[in-house]
Amino acid sequence: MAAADPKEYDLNFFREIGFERRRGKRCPVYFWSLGGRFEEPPDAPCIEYRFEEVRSRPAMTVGEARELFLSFFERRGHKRIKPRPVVARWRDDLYLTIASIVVFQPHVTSGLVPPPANPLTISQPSIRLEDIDNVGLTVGRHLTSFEMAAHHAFNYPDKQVYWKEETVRLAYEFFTKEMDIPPEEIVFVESWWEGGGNAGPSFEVVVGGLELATLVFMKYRVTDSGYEEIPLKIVDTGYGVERLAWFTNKTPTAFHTIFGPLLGKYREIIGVPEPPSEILWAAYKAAGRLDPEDPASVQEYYRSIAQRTGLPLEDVASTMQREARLYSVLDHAKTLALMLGDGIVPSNSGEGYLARLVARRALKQLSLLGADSVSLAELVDLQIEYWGRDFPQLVENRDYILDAASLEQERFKEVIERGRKIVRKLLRKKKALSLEDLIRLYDSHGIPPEIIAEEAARLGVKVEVPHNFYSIVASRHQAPERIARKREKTNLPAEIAEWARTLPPTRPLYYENQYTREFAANVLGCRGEHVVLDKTAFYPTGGGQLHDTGVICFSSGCVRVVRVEKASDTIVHVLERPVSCVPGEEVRGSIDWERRYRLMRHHTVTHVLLGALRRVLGNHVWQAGAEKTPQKARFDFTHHRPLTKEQILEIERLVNKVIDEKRPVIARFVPKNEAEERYGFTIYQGGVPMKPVIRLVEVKDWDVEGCGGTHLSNTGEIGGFKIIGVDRIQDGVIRVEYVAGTRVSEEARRLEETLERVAGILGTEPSQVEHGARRTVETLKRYEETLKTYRRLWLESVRERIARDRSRLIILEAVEPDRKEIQAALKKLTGMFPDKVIGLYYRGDSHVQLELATNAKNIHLGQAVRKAAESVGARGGGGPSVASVRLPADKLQEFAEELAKILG
RNA sequence: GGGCCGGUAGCUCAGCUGGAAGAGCGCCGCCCUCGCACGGCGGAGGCCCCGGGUUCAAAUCCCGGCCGGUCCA
Repeated sequence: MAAADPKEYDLNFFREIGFERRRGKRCPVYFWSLGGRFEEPPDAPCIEYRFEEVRSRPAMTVGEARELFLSFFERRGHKRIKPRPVVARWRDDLYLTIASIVVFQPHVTSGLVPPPANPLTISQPSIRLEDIDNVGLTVGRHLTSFEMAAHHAFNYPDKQVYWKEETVRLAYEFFTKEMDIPPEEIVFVESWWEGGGNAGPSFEVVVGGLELATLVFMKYRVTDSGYEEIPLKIVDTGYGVERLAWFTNKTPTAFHTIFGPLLGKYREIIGVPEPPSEILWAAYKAAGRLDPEDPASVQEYYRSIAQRTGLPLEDVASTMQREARLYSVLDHAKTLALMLGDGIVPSNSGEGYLARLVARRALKQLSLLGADSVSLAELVDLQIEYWGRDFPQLVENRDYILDAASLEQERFKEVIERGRKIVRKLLRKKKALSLEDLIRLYDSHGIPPEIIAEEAARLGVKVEVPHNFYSIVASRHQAPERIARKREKTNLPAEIAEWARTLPPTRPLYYENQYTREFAANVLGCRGEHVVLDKTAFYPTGGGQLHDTGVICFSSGCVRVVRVEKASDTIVHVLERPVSCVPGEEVRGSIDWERRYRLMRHHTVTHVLLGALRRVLGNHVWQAGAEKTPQKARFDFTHHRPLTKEQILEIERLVNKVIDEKRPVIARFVPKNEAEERYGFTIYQGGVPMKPVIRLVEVKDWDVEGCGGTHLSNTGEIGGFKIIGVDRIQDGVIRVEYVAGTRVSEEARRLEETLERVAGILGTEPSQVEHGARRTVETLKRYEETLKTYRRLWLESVRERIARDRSRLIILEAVEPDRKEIQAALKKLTGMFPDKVIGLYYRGDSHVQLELATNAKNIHLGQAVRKAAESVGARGGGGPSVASVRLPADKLQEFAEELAKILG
């Protein structure tokens, strides 16, 4: 924490309500309370929870707490804003929405885009996975998903809304009037907040040991040289909705409050009976002091519960362990529902991995509770039912959520089965498993050490799992610096890009009329083969659409445009060769229309395709990558299962239907807030532009996306659509490749030609290929049979020659120059003539490759061959009964004599 | 995007310190049986993922690629 100026925290409002500042002795921090009545800041882990004895309004559900908060701030002049998804798709540095302020970062907080309202209030479902292993143990202090209710005010230099005094006053009024908490119980702890490159003073609002809110005053940017004040000062508050509800319910755990009747249902399904309430209340008391990362503290926690209840320590520990596991299952099932409901597809990378992590942690807990057979989908379904009204996306996407959850369970089951097998195998070879084994099994195979210990115990082997196992694993992965999601980069040499940026932005004629093919413009500057004009119809590479080509005619002549790139808002034409030009000179440009029109078709049809995918597969389909070329287009999207043939046909049919319906396609510029309000976040398929006004492309009543590409004005112009390939490119991501318009017939022609070539190879007509192929394969089979017969005959003749030959060493030429075949033949021959040493050779370019074998037990063939080979200047060797040697062509005879001599 | 593990018969896998491709299940035939299961005998089935390299010799070692799994960004 930075040493902040005490003045930062000294508010008139505190004096007005009679609050005084004090400093804790055990916990040396400053805090404000009525008349300075507390000695210590009543914050975990400094004191025990005692909020059950603090007065409050009657018990509320989570939903009621949310409504209480939002409507209070609405009455106080705040506009209520709809929450965003829990996947932070608008951020390139975060996967999940971890706080309400994330909703406004970075576009609003940087000052680029105005907030949707000011001041505003919001209850934002948020997900934090850092403490996932502590969930449950602390009876509710840690949750992976929670709602952060907030009131935000954005203070611009020319528009002040409110700052510290008003923020604290609002908080105080909310707690005293709406929550009905006695003023003497409320404590404001002075603190300092830093995150995402910003910082500022803050207050934590704590009542009865429970932190209910944090009030942050963002006013600094963190730089290398220290803190620098920023012009836009933001009130960033966070109230824990679940904690507000818990506070009023006076239940021993937050889970009893948050999940209400669900808790009982889960107990029944999983088989964990409700423990006597004195254990839970003892846990509640002790949990405030618990440091879940410290095993000594956890032991102390159990001891404390045992002491208070007078129950045996082992019983308490095992009861509370089971409780903790049950609570995590409740928590994880809800989080998983939210993640899937907002369209995350489980996978092995990105946010998909985080969903898998949550699912697997839940499944692990189920397994450790002896409830492997409980269906995760069923548990998730109960959450959907319970939270459906608060989060309608859960109900809307129920089919997908349940399917994805059960698929995750199946996959986990496979992993565990594989894991148990590996454990059994390891224990057959050695008596114990080392930490290294545990790490390897987890890191490479995904088998949690707790499950390994269980399987080992079944085989009578005790395995110790260190309490900090997961941090040991984490420390093995040296963390590389965070890699941001891909960003558009320019393909221009650095000095050209820099030069271009000094020129004024180019007026994009392709936005004024996407059908412009020819235009006149003035030269702003040239550098070698790079030309910048004041306006252009040439589309630069971007948004997954390739640039145009064409010609620019200068007074000195016409030059081909081979590439077009963007540097900020300036468009750079890359010419075939350097030109000299005069700034101000008028030029004429014309673009290669055939290429452009194909690009437009492929681009527009891509939007139609996305609409079809979301309708056929579900709302979890999101763009994961796209490329449009004149030849074809490809589109990568998130989806959890391979596509069936029926789905592919249905998608193709739908796209062609939309083409036939001749739907208008409209591109227009819309303020960002309005666009989001009207169309939601699905408009951000290719990332979020950092602009206050964005360009929307709408296929009427079918699809709306933010997009900078050039489009047809009507879907009818697409002409036709054909999928030419479907691939799974990674876990959770499917790639489709397709063509549109005139390319469809070209593609058909290509297939026809392939068919003709295949027919040619088979020596038949295209209409007869099937028959031809079948006949050829059958012939091949017959030939294989025949070949076998001849091999048998050859072997027979060799056998006869060997039988007639009285010498011990017999070397013959093989017909097939194939090591495998020769060895197979040798195996048969040595079986027939166990005493003989038999060699078969074939001729290479300038050598012979000789393979030898014997069944004679009294010689080591390999050693004999090596000696003989050395004496003729070649190398060879082998095992006791098998050997090989490569000889110069003229040395075969000499080698044979040498070997015969050695063998005796 | 990175680390780690893996790819061998239809399936599950062994073989991996280089030296003649294996097991179990499944499949086919025969025996046993009224019939089935079980059991017995026999058999078919392999580009050891692909491409290079090292070597007398590569499933095995090295390099590159493809595919899958997993942990972590």
